Amino acid sequence: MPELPEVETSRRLLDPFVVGRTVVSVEVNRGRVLRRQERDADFAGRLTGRRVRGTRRLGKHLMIDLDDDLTWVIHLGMSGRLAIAADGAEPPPHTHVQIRLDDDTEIWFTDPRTFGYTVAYTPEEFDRSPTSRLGSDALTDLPDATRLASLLERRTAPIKALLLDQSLIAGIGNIYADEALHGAAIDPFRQGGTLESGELDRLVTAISVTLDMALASGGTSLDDLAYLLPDGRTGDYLERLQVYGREGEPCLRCGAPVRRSVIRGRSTFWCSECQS
DNA sequence: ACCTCCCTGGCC
DNA sequence: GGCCAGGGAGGT
Repeated sequence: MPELPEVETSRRLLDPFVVGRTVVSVEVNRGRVLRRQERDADFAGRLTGRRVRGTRRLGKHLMIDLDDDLTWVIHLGMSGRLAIAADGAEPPPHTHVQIRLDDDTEIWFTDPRTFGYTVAYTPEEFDRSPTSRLGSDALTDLPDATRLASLLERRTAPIKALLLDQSLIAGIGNIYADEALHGAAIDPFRQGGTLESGELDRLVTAISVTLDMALASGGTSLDDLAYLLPDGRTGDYLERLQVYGREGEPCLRCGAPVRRSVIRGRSTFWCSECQS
């Protein structure tokens, strides 16, 4: 599932293909992916003829800045993928949007489970969009231990659930939340507001190290290969995962079997021996 | 601050 | 043939 490292990897690969280029055509095969678009706003019309000024990312939201202060946002959801079309190739199943640029590059947005979406915002629309309500970016603006302490103050929810709250810190998803908590040796069920300063230090460091390493690996392509880089390569962080998806296997730090629990409806993999 | 729901491929 | 995963918006 595309989390921050996967979205950032996709952004970096796409950036040189799109910056400075002008959109010449937009084909939408499935309207559901435009459900965030306000009524009467013409997604294809807003993109067509507009030049790409640059790309940005906040949390898991990819933002493409267009002429006339329009912001084209792409969220990959659970199973979304961006791809640069190879010459003459047919798009894979569930390709919902096809964008052609003025040098004939074609970008595909593919998403079997359709939790992802794309939308073109005016500045006013952007200001009331979900993208504008995100917390600080986990990669480029990760809170230090002091700031994290104030974010978690008096919070009674499990720390795992709070790490997934995109309005606190943006970009951490289910895989990297588990990996960071394991790296910091913190029990995922601990109430957020009870973390002590040494634990907060370890957590901030673990989030940072986990995301940096995942990014350096090009993200995590799970066995289902739902996530691939835009050029078709796999992200290789799977082989470095410490706990995610390893229920019953030995903890790589202490040897105890990795456990699976459910927190807020999400699978949580952790070691009850060394995360306590 | 919590629960429900959206959607589909893959697995039992 | 039925169930499950899972990000996050929206409702209560």
